[in-house]
Amino acid sequence: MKPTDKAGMKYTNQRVEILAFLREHDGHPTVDEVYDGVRQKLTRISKATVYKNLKFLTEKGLLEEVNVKGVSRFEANFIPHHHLICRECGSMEDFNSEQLLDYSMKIAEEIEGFTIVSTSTNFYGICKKCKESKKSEEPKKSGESEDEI
Amino acid sequence: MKPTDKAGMKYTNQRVEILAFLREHDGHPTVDEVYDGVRQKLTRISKATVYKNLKFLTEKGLLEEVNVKGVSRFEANFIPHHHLICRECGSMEDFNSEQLLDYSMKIAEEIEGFTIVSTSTNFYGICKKCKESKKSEEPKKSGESEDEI
DNA sequence: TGTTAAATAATAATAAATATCATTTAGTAA
DNA sequence: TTACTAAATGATATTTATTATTATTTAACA
Repeated sequence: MKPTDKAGMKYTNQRVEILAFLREHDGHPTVDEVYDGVRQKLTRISKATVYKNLKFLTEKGLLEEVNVKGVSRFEANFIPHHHLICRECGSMEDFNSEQLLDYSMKIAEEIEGFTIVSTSTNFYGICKKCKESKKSEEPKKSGESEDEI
Repeated sequence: MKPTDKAGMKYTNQRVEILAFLREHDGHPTVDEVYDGVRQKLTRISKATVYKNLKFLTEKGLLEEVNVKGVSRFEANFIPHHHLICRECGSMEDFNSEQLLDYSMKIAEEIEGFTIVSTSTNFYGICKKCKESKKSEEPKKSGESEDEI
């Protein structure tokens, strides 16, 4: 964080705890999860404070906001990485591939007009947990054909 | 769309127009933009209908919901592609790279547990428009150093 | 063309996020 | 240290976004 940005910015317990919580929990917590987590330490924290700080810290570039299936999630991991996103349950986990980052940035260099500073690839599919719980469900009938509107 | 899914599904004007609007507008419209757009043709359509159909069509797999800077946007483009996302204004445009898709899917094959069906890379940066409007603002002071919390 | 389940419009109800404001606090400088 | 001040907090009100309800309409199909 640059000193100029720091001017007029206070490091309150609330702010520090929220940031610490995010740095200790890389499971992309939602607002409520951050609220519940931080409340363990700061029992009297207001949810409005959590909202305001998540927004503030995101604007300051200390957090990243991601959204899966309509819910906002936050992360403090700024080491460029990718995401494995389950289409079924909406869970999301980090995935690293230096190769893919390099490859993407190489492609980014050729894009005109838009100045790219970072990239992230989302891998969509079905996670282990959902795959296993699907096995126990009724198997689909065969003989279905594709048919667009 | 599979015939089995089609059972008990009606092709109302509202639904058809919403889908048509999304297919004609690849700028990732928000709920309100879809509402305003469709209202040109169906002046009496209710916003609740727009909400319900966007949700319904997304669940049926005919639309994709994406979220930038906290706002939901929808697209009907199912040809795998990537996105250029402006950190400044939150705008988002499509970007195609067959190479990158191939490369990503090759990497996906090596991921254990998670079964990947598609990938999409987000390129974050600053768009042409924002870059130009920044020029007119005061330039930053020099001599800044990095300094973490 | 009659029947019926599904969808709609209008609106009420909920939930999510932001704004307000009196009070407290971190940062700074005397 | 102490005093000052802008920034942040907590509590709550307000706004905005989304979903639920329900009487009515409509698409699908026998």
